[in-house]
Amino acid sequence: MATKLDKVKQEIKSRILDGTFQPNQKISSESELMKQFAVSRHTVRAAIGELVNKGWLYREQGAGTFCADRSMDSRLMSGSNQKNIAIITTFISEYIFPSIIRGAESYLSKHGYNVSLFSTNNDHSEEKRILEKILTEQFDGVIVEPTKSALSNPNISYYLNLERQQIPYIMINAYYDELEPVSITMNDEKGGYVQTEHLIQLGHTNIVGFFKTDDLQGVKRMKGFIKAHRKFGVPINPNGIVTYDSSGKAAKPVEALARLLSVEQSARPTAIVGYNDELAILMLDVFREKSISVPEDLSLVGFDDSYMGRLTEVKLTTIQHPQSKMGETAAKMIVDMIKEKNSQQRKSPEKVESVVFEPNLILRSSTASLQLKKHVTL
Amino acid sequence: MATKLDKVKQEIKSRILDGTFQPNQKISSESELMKQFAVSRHTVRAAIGELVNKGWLYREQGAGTFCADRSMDSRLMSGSNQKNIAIITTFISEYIFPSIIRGAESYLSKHGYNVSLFSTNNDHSEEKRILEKILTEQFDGVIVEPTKSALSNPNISYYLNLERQQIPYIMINAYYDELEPVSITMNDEKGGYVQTEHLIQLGHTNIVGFFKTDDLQGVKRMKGFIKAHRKFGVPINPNGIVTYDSSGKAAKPVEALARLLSVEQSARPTAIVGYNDELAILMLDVFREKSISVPEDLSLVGFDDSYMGRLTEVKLTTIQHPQSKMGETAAKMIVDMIKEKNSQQRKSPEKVESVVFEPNLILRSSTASLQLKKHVTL
DNA sequence: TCCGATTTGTTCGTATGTATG
DNA sequence: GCATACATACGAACAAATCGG
Repeated sequence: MATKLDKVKQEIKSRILDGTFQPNQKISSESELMKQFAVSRHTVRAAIGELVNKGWLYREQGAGTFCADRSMDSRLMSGSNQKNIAIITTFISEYIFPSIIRGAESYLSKHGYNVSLFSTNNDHSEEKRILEKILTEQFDGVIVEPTKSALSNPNISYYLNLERQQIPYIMINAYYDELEPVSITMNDEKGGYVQTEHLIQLGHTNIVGFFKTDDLQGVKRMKGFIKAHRKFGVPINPNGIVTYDSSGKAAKPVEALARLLSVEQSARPTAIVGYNDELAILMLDVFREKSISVPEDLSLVGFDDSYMGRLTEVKLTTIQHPQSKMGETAAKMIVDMIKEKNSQQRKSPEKVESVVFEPNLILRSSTASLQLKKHVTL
Repeated sequence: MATKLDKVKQEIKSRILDGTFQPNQKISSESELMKQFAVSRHTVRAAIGELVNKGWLYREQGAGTFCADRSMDSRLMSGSNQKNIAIITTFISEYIFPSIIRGAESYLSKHGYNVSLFSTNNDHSEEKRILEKILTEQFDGVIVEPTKSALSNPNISYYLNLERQQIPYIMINAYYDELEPVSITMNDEKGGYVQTEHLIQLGHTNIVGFFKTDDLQGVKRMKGFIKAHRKFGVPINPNGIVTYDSSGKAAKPVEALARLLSVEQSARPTAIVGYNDELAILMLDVFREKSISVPEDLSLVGFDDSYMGRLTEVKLTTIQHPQSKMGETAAKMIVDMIKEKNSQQRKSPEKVESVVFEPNLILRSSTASLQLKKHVTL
């Protein structure tokens, strides 16, 4: 015999199927259904509960019970309820990446997601391999740090395919300009500006900037470097900007630096803007070799506030990078985007929007005013 | 907030996952569960109901509620040719862990595996949560660094359940002794011996060892510390061994050190064996504050060869840790174990066996002979 | 085969908390 | 602030199936 519960369930389902309850429309309240079917609230709730579980209805406390829109989510349902997020970064175990990843991992695992890690080693073909893998398997969202973001990217079509398959993704640190994706970045131009401004305000006029220009960060920081010079009316040296890319990461800037330092004392730069702390530390090694004191002989500003810059003998003045905060923000946003996608138009109050972190200068001991410097060397 | 219903549900699920409720075995009756959890029958029934819906249990009227056998269906139905490996470590973004993880990630992704990361933050309840997740979802293998490996572990049953479900796992850095698992470790006892031997050979006799004793590494390194003293006939100071655990990681050893240094010059230790580089660096800070020079006034040996010990002003003498090599080895082994399982008896030529890395002393500038010390202070 | 204890199945009632409009 | 609606939880009663004796 059919139980009351079954009857109530069946009847509600009928009303959904025959259109009495339209998608996203509020259905009768529990107390009304109690009257209509002459059953207890418990029975009504149990019936509704099962239909909610099966995806026919959804409830909102204080508002009511609503008919779900089952028009398209059938394929979404069919898949496993495993929640997987992929994180793609250029590197995973170096520099500031562990912190970024930790921030994301911590938030995601707290919210029931699995985190899968991939690193491109800053190589487009690796990026391609990983994107293919992600498209093949089932991921609910992707957090990606673009590989060589300043260069034209051969894998754009894979990202477009993510969109086509309705897999949300967000980019961190930089983004591929063509895609205009949701992103979480530093204000790198401002950062480069702040680095340079700090040195100019300390009296430096012969400043050399080193920038890695195969990613967007470097290009933007360079732009800020130039802007600060313009703003303060300080002319930029010929040879005042050194650019390099990932392949020449170690060698080229060091060589360029050696060249710059080999000229007569008066023509030497008195300050250096580094693309990031990693580069700045590389330079500290060169200075140590050449017995150049920082900051007495030369000021140096890094970028990213890496732990590395705090452990060296000369603590680096640098620009703060949110690191784990960035990871956490990215995690929060991708979860929001997944939720939003799954609730689809039911109510989409706030669209997830890109976040830009503003740079803060962290003053440590690698910079000093030019006056002080002259004082010391007298 | 966790509702009672959630708690009951979670606990029943735990009992399934840790093997308390075996497949097709009758679980406790509703009335029993009511007593155990001190909740109403309603709540128990609701909890069981949901687990039935999700396929964890099935009910038979008059007979009881039974644990479902999920061994076959989930794996076969989705056909998943996805290859997933879980890596569980205490931390993921700190110290030597990024390097270990990179080694594993690099190998696994090259061999077509997805890598999911989990960190326990050295907390048993987190470890439990993660193991339940891994048992619930489909992983082909697990690389795990045990949490508080020297303490009796409340989650042993989950590891046994991994074995029951034929999911290979290996332990790195340490292992739970009861399980006798395949593991990849340092020879920590030897390591502690080598640390101490080095100092004794430099002429030190008043050596203090600091060891974190809630994990196996610490206990074994301490054993090596003692053994070296015996071997060379050097008596161990009273107060010559300081133990601490993760909760008192920052405070306790620093306080103990301060006490040790507050006595008269002649009674002070001349050398310190540190549990790891992290601790050693903490101590360097103390020495800096107290204007104690390393190694002139005091020698210090670390362990693990962390990058941190290379960036400080005094480069640490330390014991090499394979780091990324360990990760790679772990990855290789788990892949082998999965292959072996899948080929099952077809030919099982070599069983995968535990690996122990032998310690090497890395000589840097934080240790010096006692003679030299006297020389300098004269 | 029947009995009685046990166990799950169905249903109703009630109370209190919390979110919404 | 108030009514409405859903969320959580406890208690009670009776029905139906199972199982050992």
